[in-house]
Amino acid sequence: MPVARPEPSDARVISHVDMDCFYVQVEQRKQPELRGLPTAVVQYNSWQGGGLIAVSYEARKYGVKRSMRGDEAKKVCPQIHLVQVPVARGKADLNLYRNAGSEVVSILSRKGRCERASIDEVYLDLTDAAETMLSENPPEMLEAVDDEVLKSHVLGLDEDEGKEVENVREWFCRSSAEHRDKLLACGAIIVADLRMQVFKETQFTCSAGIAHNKMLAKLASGMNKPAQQTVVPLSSVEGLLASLPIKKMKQLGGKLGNSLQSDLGVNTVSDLLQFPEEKLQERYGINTGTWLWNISRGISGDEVEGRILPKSHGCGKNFPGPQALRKITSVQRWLNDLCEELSERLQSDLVQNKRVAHTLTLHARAYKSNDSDSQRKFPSKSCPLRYGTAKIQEDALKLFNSALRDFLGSHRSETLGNQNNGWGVTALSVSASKILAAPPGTGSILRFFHSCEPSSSSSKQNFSEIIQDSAPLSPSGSLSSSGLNQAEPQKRSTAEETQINCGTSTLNQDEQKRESSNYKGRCSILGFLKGSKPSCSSSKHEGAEIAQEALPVPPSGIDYCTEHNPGLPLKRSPEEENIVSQPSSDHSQQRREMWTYRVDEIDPSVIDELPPEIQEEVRGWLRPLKRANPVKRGSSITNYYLPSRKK
DNA sequence: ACGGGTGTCACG
DNA sequence: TCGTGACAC
Repeated sequence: MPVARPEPSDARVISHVDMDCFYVQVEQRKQPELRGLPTAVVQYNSWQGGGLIAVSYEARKYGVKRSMRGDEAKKVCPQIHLVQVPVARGKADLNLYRNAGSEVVSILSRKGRCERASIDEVYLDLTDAAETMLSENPPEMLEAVDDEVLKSHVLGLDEDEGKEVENVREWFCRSSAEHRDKLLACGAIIVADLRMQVFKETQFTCSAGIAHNKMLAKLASGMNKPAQQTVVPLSSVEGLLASLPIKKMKQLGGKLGNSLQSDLGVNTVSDLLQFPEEKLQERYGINTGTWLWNISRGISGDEVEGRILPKSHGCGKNFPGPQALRKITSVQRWLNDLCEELSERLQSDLVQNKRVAHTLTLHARAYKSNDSDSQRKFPSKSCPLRYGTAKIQEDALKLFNSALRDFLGSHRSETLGNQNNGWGVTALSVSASKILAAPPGTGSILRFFHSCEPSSSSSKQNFSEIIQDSAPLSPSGSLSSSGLNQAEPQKRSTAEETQINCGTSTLNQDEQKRESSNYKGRCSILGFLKGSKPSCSSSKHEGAEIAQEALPVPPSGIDYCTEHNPGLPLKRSPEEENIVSQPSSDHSQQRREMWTYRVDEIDPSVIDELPPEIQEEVRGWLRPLKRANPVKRGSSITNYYLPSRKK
């Protein structure tokens, strides 16, 4: 549910930038022959031509709509070019578009705080840049304002035919304007420039809204597409909202909007305006009620979060109808593919952004054909995330099995494992969340691990299989994952890239909590690495685990992993593992704690045994941590916009 | 038992 | 905390 946030008293300049039919543009850049032609991007074209996920403006003229099937689109527009989303491991692979989105963000984030709202949308807080421009180089002093600026739409201006550009020019330059309007004018100049930079550097066009808050900016960005921008002066807000159907507003496109319509008879924002705040609160709760009351007045205090990297990564696939997965082995195969993709994405996040994810979650949809209760939701499950493809696969499968038991109930437990018992999985997904900045040194430590990890499976096999992969039986006793799909963890070396990219990422301007600032003197890197690297993990199946827990921890708290990494010390502790089969959440809570390590428990004497370049970094952890990661919030604008000389 | 795959947020 | 539901593109 939406929540009301107080609106800052000083006027802000907020922009929402929205790429025009983004996936299509990405494909057209790759295949320039398609430029200007009716084009759509489809995924999976075997069933009814696939589903459209983006439609070019040329194709829209023919009535082609998103969420048509490819076949339907061909019917209304026979010349349409349908481009397929790349497929990898049997599923749609969106990396091409994600990366293109990153290109755009790296440009748009140059002038102020930037929030990546989706793969193709960002919010910008340009308040500081606009204030600076206004004080140092106000538009009224500009002899020439760029064309792109003059093409702006300014809501509330008399849209007199022919005189529009002159009106806009006057609006931008008039010195009698209120401060708020001048700020918006500066914002619009900055945004026009950013959009031109995006076009020059990526060949992508976008549309934008410029207003005093996110809600209005978002509303405006969609008003004149493609490749145009719209400004919302305060004086136009009332008129803009008055006739607006509530379902057009963000957050009101779904059930809440429906309820407003059918329960309160509210169809436009002005209808909503009639309701006293208390009435709205009575019906929708205090938060949502106030939020509704506010947005009907154009009030929205949401801040632009300085975040250009995603908070989570997920991979999923649907298995509709007849494709439903009915055997645990096919679930496992798909899970392995999904986890492999997820692992790759985590690996690049680590390399490019130096971030680590801490939670793995499995979601699925399933039906039970026999049962009366066949509607029951398939529960999500999560556990600590251990790096390495094989680990993720193994954990995901355990999560799935655990969830499947819950889903099916405790009856008939001995048959649940293998063959179809009347259940079918219609969707599977794995995701990684709780992503934090990696502790310093992760890069070179990982490189060290890579350098001593055998690339051939032979030596690793005997080690990891014997030591760690005698899998526990699930409580039902029917499934063992041991020996199945033991893929090579860490297929590629990331060492060099890690080193090269450290600190150089252009996308790394996020406010990122560094772990050490959260964990305060704790260090989870050892746990992180231990979980990641089979060759250095201690035994973790339940039998051995119990045995190990009974062992006293060596005084130094350090264990040596001599097999492949002579001299590398790792602290041993009861292994975090199998929390999915832990009956009590208290128990898993305790175990989670085991995953982090107190820095002061590291025996300083072992540092000498580390490789030299790592020694230094580990010593760094042991020093009293001062402010580990000064948070940079809202970059200071050093270069405000200078209009390109153009007449 | 489908627009599909991803992502964010608020709630209990 | 985790798991769910809603919403959006």
